[in-house]
Amino acid sequence: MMTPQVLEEINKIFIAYIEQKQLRKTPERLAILEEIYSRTDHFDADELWISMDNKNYRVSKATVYNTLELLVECNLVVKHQFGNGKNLAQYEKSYGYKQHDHLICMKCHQVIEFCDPRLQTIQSKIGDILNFNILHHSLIFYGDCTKENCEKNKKANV
Amino acid sequence: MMTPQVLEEINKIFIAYIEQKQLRKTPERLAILEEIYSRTDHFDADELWISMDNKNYRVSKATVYNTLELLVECNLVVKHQFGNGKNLAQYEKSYGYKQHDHLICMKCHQVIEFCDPRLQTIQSKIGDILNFNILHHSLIFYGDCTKENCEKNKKANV
DNA sequence: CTCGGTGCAAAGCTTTTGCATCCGC
DNA sequence: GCGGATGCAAAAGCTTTGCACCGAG
Repeated sequence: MMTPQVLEEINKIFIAYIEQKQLRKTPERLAILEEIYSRTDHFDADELWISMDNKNYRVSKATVYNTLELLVECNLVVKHQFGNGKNLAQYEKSYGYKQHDHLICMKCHQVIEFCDPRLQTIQSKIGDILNFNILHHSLIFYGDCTKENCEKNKKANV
Repeated sequence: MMTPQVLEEINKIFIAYIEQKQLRKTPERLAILEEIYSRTDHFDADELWISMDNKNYRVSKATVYNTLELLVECNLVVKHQFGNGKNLAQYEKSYGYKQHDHLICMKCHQVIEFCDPRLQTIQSKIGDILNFNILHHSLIFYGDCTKENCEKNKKANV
């Protein structure tokens, strides 16, 4: 997934966005983008900050939040509000992924992705009926995964 | 909606839940439930607390949060994490309502409810395929309402 | 009478803000 | 060099927690 080509692509997109809004192309912003795309799965602002810190790349949390917001604006990152107990915003890289939604195990907090094209049908139908210009959506299914290691994961994750 | 019959019904459900869990039937808990069901639409913990305070019914916020959690557990209230800017938990009474989802205007923060039965199909299909016991879901469409008074609402709500 | 619940205020946690400094342009 | 961006720490805002007191069972 994280091929050099992808890195080049997302950098191009981000830089184009930065230039369009007449912002500055700072090393911190690019480093945060790269770090995000080197990760897999979901993360929160603090986890991202810690993993950069672990690599001895010091950025302030304010900059992390600031950059995440920019990346959400230009659709390179998606922000989620999973109701995982805490009110913690989770993020996810989005370039190159096909649109997908999430299924969350309420016991072990595992997050699984899925995609059902019929959701698009619902989305456009509802938009038409209610006269809304729907730009994006969030669909989350909550339940119990029936995996035997579910409780084990719980200890590791929470 | 808030007929005496409904009030009696929800009280019965809540009390049954309280007894089943061997908790105490305090006046605060019942008052909070009644206040919630006298409201329409969505609210957050603070708004609920303020409206009770305005009626000179003093409850501590800790009790409000505690009771909301109980009510969510026994399905009399649903908790939402709309990404309305802030990470603020919103609540909604749920007894007697048919299941519905939400459409949020990103400009004026208006919340509209809708229902599409096809979502149930998707839900059970995904549950089967991924071997999850799906208990509930959250679907939110984000967009722009095309209402002329949209910006006006924005000023009033934010 | 017992012990769970309440109230109050303080603490916790995520996110935002203010301000001096820094550096992209 | 100018003005936006960063870093740091303090502040803000929602939610949880600790503890003394109260009251439901």
